[in-house]
Amino acid sequence: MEDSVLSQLSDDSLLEYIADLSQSQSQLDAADYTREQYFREKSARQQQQDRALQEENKQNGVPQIFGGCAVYINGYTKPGRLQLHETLVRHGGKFIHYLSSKRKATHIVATNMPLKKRKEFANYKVVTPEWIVESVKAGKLLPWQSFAHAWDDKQPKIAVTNCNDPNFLNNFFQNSRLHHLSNWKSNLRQNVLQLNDSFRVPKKKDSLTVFHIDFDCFFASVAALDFPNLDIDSDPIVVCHGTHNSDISSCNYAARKYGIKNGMWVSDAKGFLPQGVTLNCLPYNFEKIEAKSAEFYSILRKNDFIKFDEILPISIDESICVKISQSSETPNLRDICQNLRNEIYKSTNCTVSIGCSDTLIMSRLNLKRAKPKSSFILFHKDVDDTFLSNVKLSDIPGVGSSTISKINALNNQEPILENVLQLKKVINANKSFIGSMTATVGNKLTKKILLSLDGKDDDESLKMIYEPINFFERKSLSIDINWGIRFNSIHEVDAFIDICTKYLVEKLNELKKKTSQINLKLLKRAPNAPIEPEKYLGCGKCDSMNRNSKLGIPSNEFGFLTTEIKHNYRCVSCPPNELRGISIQFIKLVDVPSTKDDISKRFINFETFQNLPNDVKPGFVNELKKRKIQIKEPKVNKYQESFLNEIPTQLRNEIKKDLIINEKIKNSEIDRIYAKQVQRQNSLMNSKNHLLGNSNESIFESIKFQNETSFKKICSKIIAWVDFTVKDNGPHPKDLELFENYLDKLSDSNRVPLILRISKLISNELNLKSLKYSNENGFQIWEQQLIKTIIPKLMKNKHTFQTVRKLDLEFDL
DNA sequence: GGAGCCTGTGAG
DNA sequence: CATCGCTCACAGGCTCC
Ligand SMILES: Nc1ccn([C@H]2C[C@H](O)[C@@H](COP(=O)(O)OP(=O)(O)OP(=O)(O)O)O2)c(=O)n1
Ligand SMILES: [Mg+2]
Ligand SMILES: [Mg+2]
Repeated sequence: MEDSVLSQLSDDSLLEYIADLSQSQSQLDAADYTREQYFREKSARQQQQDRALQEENKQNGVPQIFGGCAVYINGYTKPGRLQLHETLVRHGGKFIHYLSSKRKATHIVATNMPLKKRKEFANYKVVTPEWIVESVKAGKLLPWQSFAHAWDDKQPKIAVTNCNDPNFLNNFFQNSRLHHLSNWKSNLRQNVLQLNDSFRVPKKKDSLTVFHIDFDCFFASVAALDFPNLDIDSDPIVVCHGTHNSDISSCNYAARKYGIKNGMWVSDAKGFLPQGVTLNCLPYNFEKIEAKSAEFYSILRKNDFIKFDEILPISIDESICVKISQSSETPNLRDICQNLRNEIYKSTNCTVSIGCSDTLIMSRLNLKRAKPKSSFILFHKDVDDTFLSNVKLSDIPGVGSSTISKINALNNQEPILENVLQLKKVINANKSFIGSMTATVGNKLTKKILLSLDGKDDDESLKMIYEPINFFERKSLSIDINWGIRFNSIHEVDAFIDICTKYLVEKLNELKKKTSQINLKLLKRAPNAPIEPEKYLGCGKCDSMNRNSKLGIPSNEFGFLTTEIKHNYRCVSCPPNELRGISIQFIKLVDVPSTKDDISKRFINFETFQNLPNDVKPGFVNELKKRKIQIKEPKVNKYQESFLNEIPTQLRNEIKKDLIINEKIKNSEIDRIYAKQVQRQNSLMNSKNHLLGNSNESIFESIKFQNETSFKKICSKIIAWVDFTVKDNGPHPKDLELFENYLDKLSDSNRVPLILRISKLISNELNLKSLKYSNENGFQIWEQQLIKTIIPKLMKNKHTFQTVRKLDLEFDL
């Protein structure tokens, strides 16, 4: 192929071509080989090559995790077909070259699939390529469900409310207003960081005019556009999904007249209506909401009336716009507000209100005062008692229901404070009130409330204006699902954790960040709460439980993170059927150097490249260089690494920290099980015969004395032993003692890779059996044995182990 | 007296 | 039919040193 042709290939095709050429080079005389022959013989040759490659890898100890899997790869995939093919075969899988009869394939791998194909494959396990990639990384076969395709079909719009459905999360988020609100907000904030050069950040000495601009009953207004028979000014309108225990996202001012508020349940709202008045419940129109918001922000950026120095996004329907005052001019603020409001209405058919002032707090309070369909301007020095008497406690930002009830409690509930003027009077009349407020609602908030009585800002609020880049920078990343969570087994929970982690890791990569700390927060049904709460699929009354883990090294690896989170789940005692909510937080985000990250994803194996005919190499080198694809030596013994990586960090820390610290770690659940197990073992000690013979003829003893017993044989015995005892009461203590002796010997003789191999064996075996036996005593004992005894031996020799790994010493199989 | 963890609170 | 109860950040109390 001409070099000029090369440049027209996609990255995947190029790599595929190189790999194919490389393979053919190793087997055939390239000179006689035409392209036609290449394709004709490809299939048969590959079948044969597959078998050879697999056997070779098996001999080299590559774990055959895809044993029994017959995989067909459909269409173009990322990573490419050839790469997946090779990975699969190396790890024990069968690659189906042509799909003559679908029954032959156990799994179908695809990145994209047209609707027709999707229907055709409806009854097959259709997964994303990550299933292969991540399984290899994890060193074990991951459940295909975690990688099932979540096709975002609009067409047969079947509601997915079952949390085990691979589409559940997608579907939930598509319909969750709060998710959209959060998501839109984070996008707006990111835009600020990217387009910050359009800002002129004020200095502290500048005097400012602040415009707080916000749509009136935004979702309701947008929804009403689709219902021209309704009058947004006079008909009570709410936006919600359901008819009873459904949240009201937004209600118009005609509905607010009766006491209805955003966030209320529909059933409560209906209770407020007088006889004969009906509530108009409208569906969400998220697309239109987004479109209206885009027009809104675009007018703020460019209009004929004012050029803002900062446009600070507060939410999808709200922005704080800052203008640095020029001593030379005195703009007509009333006209500016009016013109902006008109312009936005012309463009969106929805009204905004504007609060304008020289401080943030006053512009916010003015906004509230202006609503709906109006603007209000008052500078902080002009605040008087009349104004304060129209401000409610809840209008002060940072003051919510909890704070209000605390303040009212301080005032012995009499009178219940209706407005801020009343609060001011109480404070003036009672010298100790500020002190007790500080004690109950906190120092900062008390100061903030006092400042707001004078229309002045606290420093924290001003950071948005003076340090916008810092203010808008993301400090954490998390996902919360507290609706629709109904699981029956830990495996279902695991699969869902996979889906959540995948969601987060995707975002993490977009942000080019890693996380160094993760937190798992669960909602568990409160003991007195009914199994099913009032709200359909809601979480009801719950107790929340947390588990935090600091990672030794910051990570963005799916396999590592999801393992850590699953481990965390096992550390808090919440049976799957009691689980009502899950949130996963990545806290302490750190930057990942972007160039290194990009390149590491794009490489071609050194061996593959070496195999190419010498005369074509230079052409490829140029092409690869141009595309920044590296030629890289594959990692040796990759599975050792991935196994180590997946030992939960908490465990690693535990091992590292030593015995004293061990006592402080509050993994009471594990310790409880462990204690129980020790007790049980003691009682077993003198009873039943154990499986591996008495100490004189144990398999472990025999290898110690006679080197002829092969490690392979021992492995198979161990598997049989685990297999036999996992479904029952667990291994006999005597056997365990022998086994531990053996491990210690291996450890002492620096044969750490063998311990690793055994750990892996057992871990794999437990994985296999987990579906059936995870609730059995034997299973749990084995799990504990692995965690508390075997892996620590491995870690004890971490140094040796790493050295061994570096030198790439062979296992003595 | 500060670093870091945990929990409560509020916002849209 | 129900229904789509998210996600971020700060403050303050606590423990540990
Ligand atoms: N508990 C809440 C609060 C808000 N929102 C959504 C719907 C709102 O329309 C939008 C904007 O929030 P606002 O606080 O600005 O409320 P509105 O725009 O509805 O009313 P207004 O701004 O006129 O008070 O966010 C929501 O879904 N649930
Ligand atoms: Mg609004
Ligand atoms: Mg708003």
